[in-house]
Amino acid sequence: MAKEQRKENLDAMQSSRSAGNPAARLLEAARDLFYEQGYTGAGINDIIARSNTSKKSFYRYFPTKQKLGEAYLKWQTRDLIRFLDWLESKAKSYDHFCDLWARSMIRISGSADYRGCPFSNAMAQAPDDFQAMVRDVHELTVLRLQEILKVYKPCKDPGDGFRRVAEGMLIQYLGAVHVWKLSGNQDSFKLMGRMMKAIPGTGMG
Amino acid sequence: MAKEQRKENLDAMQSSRSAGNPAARLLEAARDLFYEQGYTGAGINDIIARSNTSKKSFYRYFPTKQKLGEAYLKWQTRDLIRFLDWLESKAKSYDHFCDLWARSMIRISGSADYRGCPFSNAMAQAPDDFQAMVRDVHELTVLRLQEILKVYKPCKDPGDGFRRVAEGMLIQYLGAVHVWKLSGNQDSFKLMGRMMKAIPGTGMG
DNA sequence: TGTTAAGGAGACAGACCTGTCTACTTTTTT
DNA sequence: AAAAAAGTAGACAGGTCTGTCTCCTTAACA
Repeated sequence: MAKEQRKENLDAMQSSRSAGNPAARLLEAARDLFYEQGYTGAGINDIIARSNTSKKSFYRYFPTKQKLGEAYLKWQTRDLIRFLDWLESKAKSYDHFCDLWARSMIRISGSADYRGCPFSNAMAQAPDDFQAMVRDVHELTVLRLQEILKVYKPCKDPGDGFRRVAEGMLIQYLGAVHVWKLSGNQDSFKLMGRMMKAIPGTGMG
Repeated sequence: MAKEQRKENLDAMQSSRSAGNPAARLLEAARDLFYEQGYTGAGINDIIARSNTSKKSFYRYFPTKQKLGEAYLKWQTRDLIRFLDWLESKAKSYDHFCDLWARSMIRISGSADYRGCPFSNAMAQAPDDFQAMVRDVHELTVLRLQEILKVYKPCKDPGDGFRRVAEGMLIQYLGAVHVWKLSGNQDSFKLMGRMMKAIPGTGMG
């Protein structure tokens, strides 16, 4: 089988997540271990052991550990986009959107295996090359939030296409996750929701 | 010289920062390198090389790398307290306090060697044992901010001794630093200052 | 059914890191 | 001045990690 063919199969696995094949198992194990222990904390031997594969398979599908890390970030990005889509589909207003986000964070952070924002963690623990990817995800999220904000008429456009509001929301979100990590208390997310509603330019400021 | 005597000398060096002796030089090099490259990124060989000392001296004053890391965090904590004291001494009102904080962050983040909040970085990169120390610093900061907030009469006490406001301010701060890291743009600090003033319970909410 | 590719298990090299230990030089103290 | 402590320089052991390579088994396919 040619290399290109193998690559196509890998892409198919990634999107369908059918599991069973080594590449999908590796990616699944990597997602869990990278998120639990960080990029540097999870060794490829750990990932191989958890996925019940072998070094041979690992280096067949991923030329380096870093490539696996990039695949992990892409996976997380897909999850993030799904989450934003879901938020948009449910929210009836800007305030409702903030409440929904806060409540979601309370639910998510209640899970035993929640470790905070995977992109924040990657920024802190992963090699410099990842920072560009995380930057892209951040910009993508700002733009997506701006699109969503346009829908909510109660929120007057402050003139810059809601960019400042979107960035404010992400400041709130990232800070709240950080304080949650520090305090172990979900009140930071409740506070996040209330402060989001009060961002200057959303009808109150 | 007895071990206790040596220990006392080390403490004196740390507080006076007289430099010239190996312990002080080591701590200074560690502060720079830990902050620049993170706890795991900076090896003891790097620290020894930069401080022009030797392994012998290193392990005479610091039984392990971790102990040096703890000394580094203590140093940073002293700096943080000094910063809060300075803010309190200058601020004339809550709004002024927020403005001053935002302007300070813009100034600080303009420095070429600024790498973000040293405690956030330690949380992410350092061993678990450090997390308890960072948690303590966070709680200390919340309490200190509450004390400061009591001074500013324009800000009405919402009943919890301003704890919620203080936590909100730290959410803003940590989030703004994070977004600054992502965007490289100091606007996040300007936004931080404006959002801080709008925290519910500070006169607007 | 026989050939060929994929996969599993793991040894191994090379790099890096912490912490110990030796050899020699400088400073301090008596 | 002599002895003792402190300091520098660096080899070394023991551990970790990534990535390569070999040996063998299993599955796919002609």
